[in-house]
Amino acid sequence: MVGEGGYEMTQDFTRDKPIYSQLVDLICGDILKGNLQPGGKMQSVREYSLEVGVNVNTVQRVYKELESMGLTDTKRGQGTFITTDKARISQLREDMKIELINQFLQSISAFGFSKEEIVQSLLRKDGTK
Amino acid sequence: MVGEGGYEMTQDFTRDKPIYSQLVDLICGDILKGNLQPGGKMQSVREYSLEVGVNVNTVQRVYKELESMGLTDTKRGQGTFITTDKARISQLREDMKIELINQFLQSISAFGFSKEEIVQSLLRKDGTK
DNA sequence: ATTAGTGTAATATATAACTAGTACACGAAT
DNA sequence: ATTCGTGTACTAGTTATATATTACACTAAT
Repeated sequence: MVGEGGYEMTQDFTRDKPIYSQLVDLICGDILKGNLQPGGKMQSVREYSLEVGVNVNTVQRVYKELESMGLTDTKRGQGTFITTDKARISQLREDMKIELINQFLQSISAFGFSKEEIVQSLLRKDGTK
Repeated sequence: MVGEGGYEMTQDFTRDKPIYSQLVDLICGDILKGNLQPGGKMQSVREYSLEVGVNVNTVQRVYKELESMGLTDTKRGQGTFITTDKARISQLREDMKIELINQFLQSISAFGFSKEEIVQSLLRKDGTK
């Protein structure tokens, strides 16, 4: 039985992508937006698992992935900390930007849209909702 | 043992999304780009499974999905045909466009980019490679 | 030394996606 | 009626994701 007396989903997850992957993105975003400061201490795996409503093992996988990306330093017995390497964070920002744009361009051409048409629609949308 | 004497992957698939879903997108793109004409006959599930190198069951799921989207008409014993409803195709195009743009805008804000910065980079990229 | 708070590891279970193989059902041509 | 090319259905098995639970290991504070 899954979910029998289990967690509540405090976070919204997409069903078409692994949760651990979505959490990695979420945290990357928080680092890039400055919500998580360099050198700052992250929540413990247990705390965070409660907050987002997933299993500890899943959070563990997220933290492991973040460390392998060079975004965090994990110190056993102390906790997990955001890297103080600001160059790494700048690089992450550029990498994300390039990846976002490339994937978008690929989708555009895959569905037969022109870049001009899309940019036009893109600019009409206001982000003020 | 999987793949032991099995298929060859003739198509490139992403690992972070179900294959059937990628195939649906691929075919939607071909419809929108006119590679698949309204009323035209699609490959049989067996033909197509060989061409893209996946199992017949997976193709069956793709075709079922396309039919539930109103993009194809399946006639048992005869085959699967692209819908002749051009309004449906126009609608698909608009839906895809809106979905693409919304998801992109969401990603942009999730990682802390401004729309202006992204559009600028977007326009610098030439699609001529 | 003990304790509390960390990260880490291991085993078992559940579910979805995909593959593999086989069999059945329908329609058209012969 | 038979055959061929269709779509469809079913059972079984593998892999990846996620959960559940328990146990272990390191660090700091007491």
